[in-house]
Amino acid sequence: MLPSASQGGSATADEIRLVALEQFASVGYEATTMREIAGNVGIKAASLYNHFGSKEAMLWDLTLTALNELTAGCALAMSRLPENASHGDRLAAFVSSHVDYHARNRNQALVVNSQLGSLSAPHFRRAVKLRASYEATLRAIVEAGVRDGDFESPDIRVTTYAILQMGVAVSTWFRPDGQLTIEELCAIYVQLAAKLLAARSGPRKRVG
Amino acid sequence: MLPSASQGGSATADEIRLVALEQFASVGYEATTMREIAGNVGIKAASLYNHFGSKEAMLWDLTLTALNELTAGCALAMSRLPENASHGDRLAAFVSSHVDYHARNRNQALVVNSQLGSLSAPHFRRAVKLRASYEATLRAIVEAGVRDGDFESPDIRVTTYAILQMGVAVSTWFRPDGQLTIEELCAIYVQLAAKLLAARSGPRKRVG
DNA sequence: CCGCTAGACTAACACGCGTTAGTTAATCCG
DNA sequence: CGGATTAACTAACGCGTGTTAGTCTAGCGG
Repeated sequence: MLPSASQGGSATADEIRLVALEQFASVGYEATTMREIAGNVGIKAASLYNHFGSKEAMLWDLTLTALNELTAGCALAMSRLPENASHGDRLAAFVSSHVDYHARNRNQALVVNSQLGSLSAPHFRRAVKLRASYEATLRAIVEAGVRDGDFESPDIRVTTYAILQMGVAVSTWFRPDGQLTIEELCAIYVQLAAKLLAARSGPRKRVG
Repeated sequence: MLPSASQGGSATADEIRLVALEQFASVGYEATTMREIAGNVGIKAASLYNHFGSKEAMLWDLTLTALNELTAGCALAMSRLPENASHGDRLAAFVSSHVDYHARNRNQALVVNSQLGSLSAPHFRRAVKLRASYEATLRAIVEAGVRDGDFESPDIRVTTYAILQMGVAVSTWFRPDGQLTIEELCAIYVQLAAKLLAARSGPRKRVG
């Protein structure tokens, strides 16, 4: 066995993950101390090293989990679409899963969106790659829709960023005990994305 | 004279501001050290205290400047509108100034949007208030447009956040040597915002 | 029932942090 | 030209950081 593996599956390890995620999301990775995390878990700082090799290993563990869950949710939503789904259907499925994730996993999302810079260089690169491939999924949907005339956009790349980013922002202001349910929220963003990409003539019917 | 005032107007102070802004924006406030800032300016860490009372005072100086410039740009754009400007015109003016600012002042924008939490509690509150009043400007425009039927939106608050946030994101990816000029960028976002708020029937003509 | 392991603990290390004190050289004003 | 001010410097302080070493104890498998 190596002197200190990177992660553990125990209940304590999960508790550490939970606490660390909360701290990293609320005050940032650099401003969080190992002693703080340990204190909120109910153990001493040195004991954290029974579960994670280093502070950075915690961040990497959380980051990877978050990105995996985000992309898995997206993949699931896409896989549920029928074969003959329209471009609008695909867009709606993506946006809905995107917003749903950012409303349900606010801390995860906040960490992925503003703490990546504290990762080691190799981990940072891997994280950026994962996020880029997720973003490419949406871009492909937008491109296909524009190509077929169902969507219209002044600039595909910018519009893709806009849709992604307005969903990401949900993690900064949404509160589960607020006025909107997650379902309502998703529906709103689906409408907004559809309007953003609306073609003057409305979506065509399928030709095939 | 008090032992150490909060800020200075010398050329060195401006150089410090420039360097600190760059560091805070790229690696974050907590991850930036006084010795790093001083090194990039070409002086020693202790000399920074001839110009700023503390590290936090630097962040506050930068934050206040950024928020003031943002709101000033917005106010200028609104003041240039003719008396009888339409809701669409007002929206376009706001969005254009918003995007213009976030493209031209990327580092300022990044600091305001992710380093506020490192301010002292009173400074944090003031910053949040300033940002909220800026955001209220857009919300008022959207509300008025919806009330008069020029705009349509599934949720005014959410749509306001969406427009703000897609502009804010410009500061994270825009590069001045990229494919788009700032003018093109503003035009794109004006179109996107207009589509987001488009009413089914198109904007009414003024009644008065 | 015994030995091994997992996981907690205490103690401490080396280092880097923001900041202060005191000094010195240049520059500005009367 | 001289006194005062500005702004740089060196040196250092106290503290908190991530991390390691070594120890102890509870619980589980053979």
